Amino acid sequence: MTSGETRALAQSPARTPAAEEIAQHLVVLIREGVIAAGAKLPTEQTLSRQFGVSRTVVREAISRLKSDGLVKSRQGSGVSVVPASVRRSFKLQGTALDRRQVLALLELRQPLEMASARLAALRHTPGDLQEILDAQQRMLDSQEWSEEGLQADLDFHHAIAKATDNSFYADFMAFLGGALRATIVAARLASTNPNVKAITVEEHLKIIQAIKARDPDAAGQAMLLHIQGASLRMAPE
Amino acid sequence: MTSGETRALAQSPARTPAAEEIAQHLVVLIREGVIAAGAKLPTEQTLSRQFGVSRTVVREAISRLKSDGLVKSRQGSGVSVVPASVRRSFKLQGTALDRRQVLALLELRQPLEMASARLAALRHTPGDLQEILDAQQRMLDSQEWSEEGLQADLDFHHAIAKATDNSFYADFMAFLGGALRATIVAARLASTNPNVKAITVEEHLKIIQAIKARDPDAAGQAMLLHIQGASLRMAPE
DNA sequence: GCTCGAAAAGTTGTTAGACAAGTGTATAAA
DNA sequence: TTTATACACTTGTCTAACAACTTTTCGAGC
Repeated sequence: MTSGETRALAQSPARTPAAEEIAQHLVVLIREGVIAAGAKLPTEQTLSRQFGVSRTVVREAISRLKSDGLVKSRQGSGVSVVPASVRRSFKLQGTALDRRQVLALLELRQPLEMASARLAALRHTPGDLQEILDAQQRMLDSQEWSEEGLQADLDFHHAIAKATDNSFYADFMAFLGGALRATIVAARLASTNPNVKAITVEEHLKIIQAIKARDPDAAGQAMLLHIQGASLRMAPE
Repeated sequence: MTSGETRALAQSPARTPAAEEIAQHLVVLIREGVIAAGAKLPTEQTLSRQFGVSRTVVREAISRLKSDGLVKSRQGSGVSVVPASVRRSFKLQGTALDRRQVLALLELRQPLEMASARLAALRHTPGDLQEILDAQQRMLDSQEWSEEGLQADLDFHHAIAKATDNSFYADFMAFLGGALRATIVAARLASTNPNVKAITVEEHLKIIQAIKARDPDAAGQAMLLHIQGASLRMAPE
């Protein structure tokens, strides 16, 4: 035939449904701290009056927040903001990761992180190295179990991915996003060793040294041990 | 006696709301491929009858999937599954990739495809193997660089990823497959080598044999050669 | 027969009201 | 004071309807 005459992607101005708009509005209120962690949201009826929409729409908006793990509802009680410290990772499949899934994700990360470390060892610039060292330092300065420590851990891996000079590695890390965070949190929670931070820092140090020495084999090996260590700490059995 | 207290950590067995249950069910259907990417979900009315709940509940469940970027709804049209390739990755969807970017993508694929082949060799079931063989056969039957051939090629790698028994590999392959497709389509027009299909088929065959023999090292090596070969063919310079 | 356009059917978006189920609080009885 | 009960409140779910939009169908006109 004479080509499918594909429809223009111009499209309508994407009039956003009310539920989505309200969900985003609520997300802002929560992130800005207007509604504190642990505090209760206004009742659905109040919100519906406040936003000038039906309760159904409000419920759909709240349903999204629940899906993202931002709030938790209890029948008869209300909807409360879940503290950031226990906030389930969002994105990537929408369902919470159980232990087996975390292990599966680590299995995916292993070859990726190894290749990432190898390429970083070969291609890193002084600036890249500095970024890696910064993350390591922030991890050293952080409290055990703290949010800052977790973030520093994530930044460490992200900095290495950026040092590959291949933006897709960094992008893919971002794609994993919250799921990656979940694996680290899970690994720490499941660990019987009280010194997780110290062990992690030490493993990171070996990776840094190998990268600094521009030794791809050593960097890959050090990263392998790091990832495997996380898996083992995760599945003590 | 014994103090009323009974703050009862026992609690109710966390009776999950219907919306959440249905949302998870739908997520499974989508991830398992029962509802293919791009395909439309049954109508809300159908789903409500199918699950035995009201349309309200179904809408709340779908609302969650939308929030996770798993599906997209258009008023009057329906709800469709958004392809994994464009899921939350605005980077890769719109812009056509130049040759250097394609090579960067292949560099990311290499370690993951190798690991994928290794795991597939270790864990594949007869059904998995059949799926891989099917893709290979479809590639054999296809015209040089036809749409069917391209699809069969992508399916081949996807089938191997599925055989890893780790859904993250399958998801990732779908993610990259979509990103590479457009560029391959464009690149094949400029291709001067008339035997690309034959070469590809042969490389695939070696991978199949290694997987069939449950030899992870050979499978990884064969995949490595395949990816490297693709890189060379892609950049004849 | 073919094209074009309008009606019709189908689907999601939104509203309203109602009842069920669970929670928290105030009140009354012991 | 303590305990038990009733009541108000909140989320969970259902039903019915209409609005907004899309796709299909079908007939008029050429």
